[in-house]
Amino acid sequence: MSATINDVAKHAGVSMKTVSRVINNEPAVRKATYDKVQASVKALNYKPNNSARSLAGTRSYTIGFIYDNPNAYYVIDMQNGILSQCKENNFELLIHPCDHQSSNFDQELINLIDHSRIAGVVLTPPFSEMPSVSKLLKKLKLPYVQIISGRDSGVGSNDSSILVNDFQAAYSITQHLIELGHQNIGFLCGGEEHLSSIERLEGYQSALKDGNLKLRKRLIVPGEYSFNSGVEGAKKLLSKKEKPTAIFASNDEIAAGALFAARLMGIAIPEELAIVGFENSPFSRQTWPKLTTAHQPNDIIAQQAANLLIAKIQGRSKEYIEQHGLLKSFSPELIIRESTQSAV
Amino acid sequence: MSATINDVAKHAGVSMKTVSRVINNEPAVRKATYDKVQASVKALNYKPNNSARSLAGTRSYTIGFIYDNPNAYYVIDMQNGILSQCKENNFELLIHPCDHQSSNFDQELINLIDHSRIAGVVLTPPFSEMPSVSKLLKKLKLPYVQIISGRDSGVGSNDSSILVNDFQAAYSITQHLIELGHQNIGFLCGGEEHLSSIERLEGYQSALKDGNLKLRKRLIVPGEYSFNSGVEGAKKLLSKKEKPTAIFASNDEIAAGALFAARLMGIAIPEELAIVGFENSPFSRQTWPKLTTAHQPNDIIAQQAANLLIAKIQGRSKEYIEQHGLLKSFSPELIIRESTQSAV
DNA sequence: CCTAAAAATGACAGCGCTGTCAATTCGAAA
DNA sequence: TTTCGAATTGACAGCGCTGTCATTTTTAGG
Repeated sequence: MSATINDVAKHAGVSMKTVSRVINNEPAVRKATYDKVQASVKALNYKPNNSARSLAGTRSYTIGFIYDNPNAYYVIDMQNGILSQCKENNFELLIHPCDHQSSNFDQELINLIDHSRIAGVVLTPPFSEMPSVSKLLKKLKLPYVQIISGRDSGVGSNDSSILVNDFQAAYSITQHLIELGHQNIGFLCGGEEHLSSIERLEGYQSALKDGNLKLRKRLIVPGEYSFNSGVEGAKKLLSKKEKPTAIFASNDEIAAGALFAARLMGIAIPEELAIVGFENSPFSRQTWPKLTTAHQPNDIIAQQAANLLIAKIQGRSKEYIEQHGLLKSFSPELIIRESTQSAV
Repeated sequence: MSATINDVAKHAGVSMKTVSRVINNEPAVRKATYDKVQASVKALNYKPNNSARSLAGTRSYTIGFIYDNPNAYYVIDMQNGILSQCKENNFELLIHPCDHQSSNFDQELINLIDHSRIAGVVLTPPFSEMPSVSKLLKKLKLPYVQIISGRDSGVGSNDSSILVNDFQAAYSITQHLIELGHQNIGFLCGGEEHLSSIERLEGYQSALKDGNLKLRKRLIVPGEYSFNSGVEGAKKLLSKKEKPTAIFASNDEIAAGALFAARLMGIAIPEELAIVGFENSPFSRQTWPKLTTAHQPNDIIAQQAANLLIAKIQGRSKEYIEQHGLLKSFSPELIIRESTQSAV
């Protein structure tokens, strides 16, 4: 059986409470004492018992991750990122997949918090884009961090948000296409209900404008984040008299669909048509040719979210933000592959 | 704040201990008392505090899910399945992704069990296929359930295993191809280190034999569970003088790769070549045409695994198995889509 | 109706930790 | 050196539950 706080106390020759202070990083512990205790902790391979901490203390040491996302790769990346920081900080993770359209979602959330004694939650889209959710959490006074699409100084830029700069990344992608000489760039939209989709479209438009290219409405095709939407959208674009020479798909699945449609129509990629995706999901590597895309560092984003949340729980979010400058957003990074440049 | 066991006891007019007996399904509680307590539990929306239970009792109410699988969809399905049964039984789930090739995996597992006071674990491949892991768990006397590829009476058919009958499903798929009139069926293997891949190959071979078709070694191409492997393997098969008229890919990713290779070579699917996959992962629906495949009911499998594990933890696995006849295996079900039959 | 054994219920300690508050030690000014 | 407030440390209760064991109630048999 593993060591308890009493074992450590005995080993270090101090009281239980002092050990408690050390492992919780409370002030008012002399450096010498601190070191002595840390040594004993290490010597005994001590790890605090989460159950006991939650039971005794006012706050628990478990954070919740609430999600409803069909993209399994995204979810796994987020989980792993959060988990790594939980381990670092002796927190535990409670995963909570749920249905964002459920009518009694509020009650579900309340029950979760109440029964699981969760110390805080990480929210991803669509929950992070639902004002009702953050309102509820504020009312319940539960610390939370939301991952949300936005620009540095945009809406949602506060101490609860981790911003992902879809705008900027979409701008870069579009710029990449422009630099390759494309003047006629089609855009396949994701669902309008996703902030990310809107931001990506705006990035595209902004880059065109800055590149002095005409913004053609007919090159923008509404759709959703799916393979089939990509197939249909690309067909629409490619059957026009004035075909685009490049297609910017709002995510990799759409791009994979577009790629497929192009193949079917006998259009050579990338020679006759360049295609880019977004996300750098496994889909982008399982097409042929592989897709140029924007890499969203989900694991890093998740780690940041977890760290910020834990800091908030421990009441040191201000210091944390000052130290880490969290308010700047993440910009997915351009990854150039064969779908825009022929391998030479 | 939510109700405690004392609140329920007061409400029901019994002692705390009696409530404890009821929520733990212990014997020696009169029916009338039981009902009374249950009514109070419901009335107060009571849910036992997991921390307190773990702390007070000899066993915790948390089960671990240990995995190392690149297929995010598989992992998510498993998680959700396990989670649903955990909720049902007031257990919690601790997810533990880790590296099966890590040299100190044993120590990691020991630490996990020791520090997290886990009550039992669910293992998936590759851990379920590693004898060292089950040996360690047995030594530690930790209840576990492993999900593993196997046939009804095969190796591993015991009260710790949930069998997935890859053999049977592969047999059915092959039979489907034979019924369509194919006589020359190529097979693209997954990695040899996966039991599932071996079983699928044997199912294919067995079906050919029973269908009185010749078993041609050259139609079997070694490979691994990846898109690129599918592309390469299919190219190899399709460049032979005597091309197969159908390809059985060991999983959907390989099949997607094969599909792509066929397209590139100008081979019409399904008219000139039928392709089948395995798993019914999202990949099988994001190709064009969509893939015929075998649906592995991972969520159900996971639920069964969780139920069996919980039964084992509670010392009622024998009764549970008798009642549910768990020793029979799961057979993935054939799903026929456009890659083997042209939509009429 | 009584008795003894079985069945049902309850009292209470204690799991490992944190919060509260009291006790001790320290350091700087007098 | 002495003194006093500040810094540091410790004693102890109690979080919500389960395990143990004692007590009460029920049941069956005479």
